[in-house]
Amino acid sequence: MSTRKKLGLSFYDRKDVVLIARELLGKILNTQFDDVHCSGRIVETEAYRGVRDRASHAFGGKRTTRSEDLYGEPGTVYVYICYGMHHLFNVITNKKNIPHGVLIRALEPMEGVEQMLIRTGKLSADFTLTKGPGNLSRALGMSKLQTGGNLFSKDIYMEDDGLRYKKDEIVVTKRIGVESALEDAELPYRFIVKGNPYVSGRKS
DNA sequence: GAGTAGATCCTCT
DNA sequence: GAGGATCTACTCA
Repeated sequence: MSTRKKLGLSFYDRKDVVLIARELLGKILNTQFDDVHCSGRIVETEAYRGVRDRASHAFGGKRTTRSEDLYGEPGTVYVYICYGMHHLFNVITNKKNIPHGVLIRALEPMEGVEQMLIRTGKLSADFTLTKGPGNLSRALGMSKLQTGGNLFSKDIYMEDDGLRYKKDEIVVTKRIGVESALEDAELPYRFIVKGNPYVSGRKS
């Protein structure tokens, strides 16, 4: 096993949210709820570029109860419920009051798979366990309770074990499920690890 | 395999 | 009162 190092404030406290989304590929997301440790390597992300991005909850500087955490300190955890049943997990970047965020869409399970199976009610581990933002959050135990927290706590944190994907191992596409964002739906803000079976939006 | 509808509830208008 | 950064199952072929 190679050395795993927690990502600190300086990783999130940068201006280019698109770059951060790209760099999050290969990082390890850890959660520790109920004394059970779960982790997985991130293989799919999307950048949401704040006030200039129609797909963002903060487009045009809109500030509401729900999106308030988007304006938080870098490293803040933003979880919200979509379609009434899915929790979506985001990481806040850039300075406070600049609502940039990265949606974590898929990861490859590493530790705590047993617990993920219990949480999702699945009988065996397959590629759907952490494929897609809804499934991922359920498997790791993310819920609205986590929103407003940060990635420097013992409950949720990111690690870097030194893995770097090469340029030709990363595919950039437009984002998923944001057709209502008009022209911004075409922006190339989605990053995926080429050929990884946990990446969402493809047949099994 | 591809396409579509239904589930389900919180937030904003 | 409408709609959403989704997922699954079911239909049809």
